[in-house]
Amino acid sequence: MSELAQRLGSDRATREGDRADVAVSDQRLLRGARSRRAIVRHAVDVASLEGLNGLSLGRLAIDLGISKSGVQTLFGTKENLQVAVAESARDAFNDAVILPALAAPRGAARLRALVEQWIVYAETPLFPGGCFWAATLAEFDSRPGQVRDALVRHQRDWRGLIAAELREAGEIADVDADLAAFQIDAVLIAANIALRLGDQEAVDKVRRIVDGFLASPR
Amino acid sequence: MSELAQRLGSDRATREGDRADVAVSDQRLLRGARSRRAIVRHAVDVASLEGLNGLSLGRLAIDLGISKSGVQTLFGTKENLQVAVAESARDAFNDAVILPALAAPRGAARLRALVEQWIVYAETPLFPGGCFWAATLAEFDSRPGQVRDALVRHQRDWRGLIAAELREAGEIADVDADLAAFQIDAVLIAANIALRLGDQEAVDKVRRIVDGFLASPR
DNA sequence: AATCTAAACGTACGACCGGTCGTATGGTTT
DNA sequence: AAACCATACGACCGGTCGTACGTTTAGATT
Repeated sequence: MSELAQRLGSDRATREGDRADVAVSDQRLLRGARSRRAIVRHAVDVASLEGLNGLSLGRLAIDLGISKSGVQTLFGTKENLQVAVAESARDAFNDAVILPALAAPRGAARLRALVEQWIVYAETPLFPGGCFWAATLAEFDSRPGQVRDALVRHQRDWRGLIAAELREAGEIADVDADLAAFQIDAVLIAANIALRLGDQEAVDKVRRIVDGFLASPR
Repeated sequence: MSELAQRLGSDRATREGDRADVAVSDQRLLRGARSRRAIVRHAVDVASLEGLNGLSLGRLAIDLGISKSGVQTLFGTKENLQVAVAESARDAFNDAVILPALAAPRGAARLRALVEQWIVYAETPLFPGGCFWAATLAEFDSRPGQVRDALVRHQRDWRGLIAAELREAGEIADVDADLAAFQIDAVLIAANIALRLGDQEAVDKVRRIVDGFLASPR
């Protein structure tokens, strides 16, 4: 697996490949994949606002001008749809936040780039409801299942990436890097909520806190 | 207003007093207040697990062995119920976390006591779904209304309390105290989610991070 | 040409949603 | 005694939910 694939967490290609490898030339499967993608992309937006439980097959179908049973055909159950939504959000997050930051040299510079990209991601925002994970992880932390597993997997990868750059940034013990990554992630989630509530200072707070870690690692 | 009342945020007595002061001897109102309290107490537990939107009048009625329209009579709309639930959760939080910590001397000791009480609150937990605010604030951050206002009010009071004790603890600028309070609150929320996910180290992380603030305030 | 398969749709079902209405009960006020 | 009020109930409203089933269409396979 490439370094880039490792950084992006569970490999996207092999994940979608279960279907695509079998028949990349089957027009029916291609059409299905296209429809699935369209549905899931819209569902990510809705879920960032209403939560993954706030999704409903009927509303998605109406929004996209298709039939409710068509949506059901493509995903089977609501849980499958939720898992697909979580994976799509991960892909979008990776493309918008992580990939651009990989251009920066490893260590402090890349961590700063990650945070700056994250700020753009949360402030612009990529999803209308702000950070997808802030909205969904709290919703599913008491709800075991595939959906929660997918969300947790992404958070683990994200924190791991932060910790890796912290270690690269300076002489810092592994355990301290994990602690700092936990802390930075926590601040980002809190900043997202603050932004949703109209607190414009949240961005400044994030920068100052992250700078604190890079100036004097503890 | 007493110092204690100030610390507990919006005063409980004057809030409920709208009704109680008028006729504390009216058996009908007393009975209604009793019923309201029973419903809301149970609803807080449900909401900590399923969110404030996960509440339903029908399910609450079934759980408590009363009629659905009885619940409706007492609260009118679902939103009113949600607001009442948020206020009840605040009272329970104040009783379980803040009040006991007020026994400790102001400053570092009291902040440590607050955090220790918070750990008990999240670990035991007081609500079956863990920290009530972690579960609900993320749910309502994009949903303007009375419910969100009530949740935000509590968070503001809580952060203010942390900041006040930080200022008392040592020579720290006001702006830095606010920043540190933001950070500590963020870590507590993240720790609650980590606890829900089975990460037992979360408690240790909280202690080490808070100790960091008290050892060398930045 | 015949068979198979995936996508998409229409219909239908049982469950539950929040909310409204009329009514009965019992305490309060006049 | 009469009028009033808050609580509480049962029945019901229009809607939405997730899901199941059967059918049609179109591309792939044999």
